[in-house]
Amino acid sequence: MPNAPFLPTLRQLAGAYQAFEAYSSAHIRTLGLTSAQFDIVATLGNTPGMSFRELGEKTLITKGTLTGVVDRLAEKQLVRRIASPSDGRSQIVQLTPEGEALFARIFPAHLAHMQQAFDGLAADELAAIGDTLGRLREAFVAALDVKLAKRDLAPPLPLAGEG
Amino acid sequence: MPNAPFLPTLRQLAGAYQAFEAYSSAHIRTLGLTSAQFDIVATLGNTPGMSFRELGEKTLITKGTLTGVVDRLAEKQLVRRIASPSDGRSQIVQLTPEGEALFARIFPAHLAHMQQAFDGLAADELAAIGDTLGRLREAFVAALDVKLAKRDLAPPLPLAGEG
DNA sequence: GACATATGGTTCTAACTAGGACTATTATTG
DNA sequence: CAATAATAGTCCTAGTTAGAACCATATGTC
Repeated sequence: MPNAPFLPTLRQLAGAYQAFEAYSSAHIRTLGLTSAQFDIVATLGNTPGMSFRELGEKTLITKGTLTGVVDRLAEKQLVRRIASPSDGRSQIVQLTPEGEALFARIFPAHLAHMQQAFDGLAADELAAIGDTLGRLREAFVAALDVKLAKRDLAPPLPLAGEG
Repeated sequence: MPNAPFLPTLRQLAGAYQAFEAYSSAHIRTLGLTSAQFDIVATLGNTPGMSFRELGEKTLITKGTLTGVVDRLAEKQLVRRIASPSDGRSQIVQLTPEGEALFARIFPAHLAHMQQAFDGLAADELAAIGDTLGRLREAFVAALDVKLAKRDLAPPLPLAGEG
C-alpha cells in the first residue's frame, strides 16, 4: 500500500542500529562505562590525544555533547585536557595512565564480545554490508547537502571537498 | 592492523544511521516535532490507536521513554490516553482530531522529503540493503540471546519463537 | 479463592543528544 | 594594523534514552 518503498529499508536500518547498540552497550555497561564514554576511550587509545573537533568527527558526537562526556571521563581520571601548543582556542584530550590501563584491559574484551555477533557472517558478506551502508550514508549526506545549499543559496564549497 | 574486520562495518552502520537521523530530523524539526514525537504520530496515523506496549514495539522506544514522549504529545493535544476496555492495566494511545490533521499534513511531506534521499538508489539496491540490514540485525539479536541465556542459565524459551 | 508470578505503565535517576547562544582565539581582508 | 569573519569549546535548554524500582492489574497454580 505505501508508495514509499524505502520505508522498510529505513526500519531495517533503525532496527539493525538498535540491535547493535543493545548488544554492545549491555557489555560496555558491565565494564563501568557508557557507550559514549567507551567510544571516547577507544578512540583515544594508542594515540597521543586529539582535539575536541577531531574527537567529535571520529566518534560522531557533536561538540555540545562531547564537553559533557569528556567532563565525566575527566572526573573518573581517565582522560585529561591539555592546551594545544599551536592553537590557543583548542584543547587536546588524552588518556591518563589510568585511562590507558583501562583501554588496554577493556578494548580487547569488547572486541571479543563484538566478534561473537559476527561469527555467523562471512568475510565477504561483511564487506558487502559495509559497502551497502556506505552508499546509504552517502545518499543521506548528499541529500542533506542539497537542502543546505538551497537554503543558504550558496553551496558548501562544492569545489573543495573536505576529506 | 586491527584483527577485527567488522569494525569498519560497524562504523558504516553508525555513520549511515547518523546520516539518516540528521537528514530526517532536520526536516521534522521544521514541522514542530522531535523525531520521537513524529515517530509516534506516524505510527498512530490511520489506526484506532494502540497500547503503550504495541507502540513501543513498533517504534523501538522503550516504555520508560514512551511515557514521557506521549506526555509531551498529550500536552500539545495531539494524542490522548484512553483506558483499555479489555485490560485494566493498559492504556490505549490514539491521535486526537488535531493529531490526525497534523498527521495528514506532515506525513506525506516527510515521505516526500525522505524520497529525495533515495532518488539515487535503484529499487533492487534498496531491497538488497534492507536484506543486508536484516541479517545484520539478526546477528546481534541472536548474539544477545545467547548472552542472556548464558547469564540466566535458562534460555528464553528457545522452543517457542515469538514472532 | 489465596498465592505466586507475570505484565502494563509510571516514576526516578543518570546520562546522552542536538542546537543555539556565547566567549576567546585565530585567520582574513582591506 | 584595524575590522571582519571563521573556528574551538563551553554553557544552556529541551528532549530523548535505558534501566531499575514500583504499583496496579491479570494470569496461573493449588
